[in-house]
Amino acid sequence: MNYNFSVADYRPQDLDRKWQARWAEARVFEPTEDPSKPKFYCLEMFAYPSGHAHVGHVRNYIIGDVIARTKRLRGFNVLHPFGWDAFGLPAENAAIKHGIHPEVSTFGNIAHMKGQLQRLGISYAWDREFATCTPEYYRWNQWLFIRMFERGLAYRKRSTVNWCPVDQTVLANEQVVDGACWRCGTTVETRDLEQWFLKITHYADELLAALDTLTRWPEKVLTMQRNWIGRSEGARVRFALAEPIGGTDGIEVFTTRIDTICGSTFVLIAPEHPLVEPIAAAREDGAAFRAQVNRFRTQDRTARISGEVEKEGLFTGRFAVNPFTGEQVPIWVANFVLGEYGTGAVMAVPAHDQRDFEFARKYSLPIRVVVRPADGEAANPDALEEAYSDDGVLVESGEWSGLPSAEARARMTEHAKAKGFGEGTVQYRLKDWGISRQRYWGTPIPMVYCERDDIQPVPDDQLPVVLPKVAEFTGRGASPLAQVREFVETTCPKCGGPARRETDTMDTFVDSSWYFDRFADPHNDTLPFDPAKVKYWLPVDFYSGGIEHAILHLIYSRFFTRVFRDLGLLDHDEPFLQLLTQGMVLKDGKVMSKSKGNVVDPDTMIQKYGADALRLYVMFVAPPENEIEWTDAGLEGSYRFLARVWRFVDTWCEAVRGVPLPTAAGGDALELSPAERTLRRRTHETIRRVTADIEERQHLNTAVSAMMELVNDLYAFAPPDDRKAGSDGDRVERRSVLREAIEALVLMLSPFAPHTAEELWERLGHEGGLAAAAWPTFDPAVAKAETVVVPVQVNGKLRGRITVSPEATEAELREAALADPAVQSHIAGKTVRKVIVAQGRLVSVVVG
RNA sequence: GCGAAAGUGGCGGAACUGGCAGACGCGCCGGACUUAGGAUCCGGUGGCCGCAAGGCCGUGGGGGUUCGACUCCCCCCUUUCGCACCA
Repeated sequence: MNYNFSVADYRPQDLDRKWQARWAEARVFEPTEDPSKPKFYCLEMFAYPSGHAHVGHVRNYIIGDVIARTKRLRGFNVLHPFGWDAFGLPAENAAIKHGIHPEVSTFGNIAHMKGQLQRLGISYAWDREFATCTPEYYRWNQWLFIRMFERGLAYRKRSTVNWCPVDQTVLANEQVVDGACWRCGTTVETRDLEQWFLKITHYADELLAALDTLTRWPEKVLTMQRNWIGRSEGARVRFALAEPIGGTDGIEVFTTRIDTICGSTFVLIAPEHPLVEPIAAAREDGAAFRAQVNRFRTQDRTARISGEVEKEGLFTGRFAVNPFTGEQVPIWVANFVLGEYGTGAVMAVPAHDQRDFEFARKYSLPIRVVVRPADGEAANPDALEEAYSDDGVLVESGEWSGLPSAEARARMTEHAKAKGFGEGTVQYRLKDWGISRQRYWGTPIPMVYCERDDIQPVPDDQLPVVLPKVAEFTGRGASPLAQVREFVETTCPKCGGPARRETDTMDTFVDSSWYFDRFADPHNDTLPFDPAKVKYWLPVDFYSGGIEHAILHLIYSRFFTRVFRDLGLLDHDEPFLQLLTQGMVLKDGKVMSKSKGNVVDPDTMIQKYGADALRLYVMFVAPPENEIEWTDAGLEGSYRFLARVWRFVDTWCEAVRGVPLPTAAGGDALELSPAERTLRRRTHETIRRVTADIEERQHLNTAVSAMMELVNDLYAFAPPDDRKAGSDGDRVERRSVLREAIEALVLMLSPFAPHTAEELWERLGHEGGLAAAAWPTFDPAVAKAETVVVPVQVNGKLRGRITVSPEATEAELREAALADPAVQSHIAGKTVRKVIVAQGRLVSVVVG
């Protein structure tokens, strides 16, 4: 593309280089704690160093940078750091495939991506940069893990876990999406393994309740977290066994509908239920029974993905006693009962639960109606087409009959408690977080197994447990660390005898659950962070990142914040005050990805148009939350706008340099022409709009629009061609209002287009760069219009406009409106029934 | 099925607590400047009727509240996202 300008060339690439070098040299983005200034912590989710950042990734960093740069000019002490979420599977998989050690590829990728961000001019405090894969960082994962272990918040148990056969590792529940691995999409299998868990459920109630305090989070994310935690109030009820099974004499069930218990005609247990094995053992056909139950266990995860699984069950031959009716009810194993939720057993009430209803119909089990609609008759069980699962009034329930459901629940729960066979309880869907991973490229779990002393944590003074170099990555067999003899073989910290190290590593989400605290004090080698520094900087004021972290990262971080709080290291509850989830950048209607070949590389765009045009385009095209479709034409439009600003300011900067501002002392002595007053008004209106759009709503697109409008006004006010042709621009009033407008524009543009703005600011005669500048001040008195145009409606249709003073009274507006010729022609010969005046906004005349 | 968000020109999107629908930009059309320009500057650009002035229609569909509805209420349709046998 060949651009040539009449006045001066806009060469953004030169500006990028010049100003990036100056910023780095002057270290202008490196804050220190300063109690005299309000602080602002602006953070974008740190990056996994995958190799190359495309414009989709980069969009988020630009959003954060606009906020950070604005806040600096607004007088805040801004912390805007960046780092690398550097452990993880892709690097290890690359090692298996290409033989490059994860450490080598990771640091190579970091170097490249850091360069990309620097070329975009993102104002990061690079002094605070760190990568989570360094012992200086991950030793604090280990330290924290041991603190949690000491408090019972980290524990080991054998459990059925999600296993990804491709990644060869365990996945947390949060990492299973539609029954498949969140990373590679492979269908997840189950395995029974000894695993380390973090007790996030300890904070379930608090994590749920505190969502109400997160008023600056998107509703969507709050809803997702609420559903994920999944609190339900109900009761545990014990059904005695008709005859004991292997020393057990009862089954506990969880129900939210104890009011329907008299209609419970059978009990269902999960295939994983502990009673399954003793029942099988006592059966003559035990092997066949086990085989069938096993089929249930393996079937569900895979089959559920596609939709409904046929409900299936197997009668155990055993019976339990319904504690409310005293009746014996059969016990079945059912494929749809979840072992890991509640007690793994449910009381089935076919008349009032759709699943139980289908099951009862299939196996011809009795159906008993015990709730009728509040205003209707009890249904005939034989005629039922589906379960009636709403609340109603109890029937056929002995002494409870006639009670409304809600009251029945309370009183029947009390009864169960009084009789000792049940109690009210709260159940969560949230489960403890399994963090063991059978992989290499992660934080070693700092535990030692001793034959004599069982499980022992590594003493603090022996931390970090350093990840040993592994020479070969085969991708086969057990954890790679298990092959490293000198790592595995150790001594017991308690007895000194031979012991074995834990060879699993931690889920990488541990790394990202507290990195934002570490940024407050990134080089601390005696604690994860200095509590005083965290107290100054935290919580994060503005946090932005992808919606894909709505549950995983954002719930783990809220959990870890509470753990640190309870360790006395910090004193806030919530890590992120405001959350913005930015939309993705699409190309050709699809998410950018290397495999689809539709990646837009920021460096290519920067080479062509400069960093500022790219930044401005991505901010202007849509609000940050929206998805956007990448178009080169849109980028060119932003380039044109910057060139237009450049041309204008470059033309007039000499004429306005050093001219007293209209706001300066004595400035009110200036006698402004109407056009000059209008420009001032437009300038201040723009300041108001841009400031509010950025700070209050983060509508960065309309902030840019407002500036474009001001530039259009400026071209009309002082066409650059005038100056070229020798026109004066000499009148001091004219130059004064021009200077005010230009400087405000350059300052407001600087968060979006910092390189261009810095250069123009310098050409306007300012020293010390934008770091020494302040955001322009909005003056409501100046912004006030001298006259306003008020629309007039007749019977709801726009019929005329009147020009009046903004202070015009209701009576004046009414009079002017009725006198307007255009309005007159529509009300002539009719009776004016009503005139509504919205002061300064509109007059509405009703005739009939 | 449950939950959340959203439907506005050819396109991306504006419209604060109900008050001039379509700001701003892209694209397109025209003009100026030019040897020329895909550069730049200026103007036009929702649909229909009209030479024009002007009129009528118009924010997914249908109803309602109101002097006035993109905005509020009810019903429906569509799209996107999340959860999905949680007892």
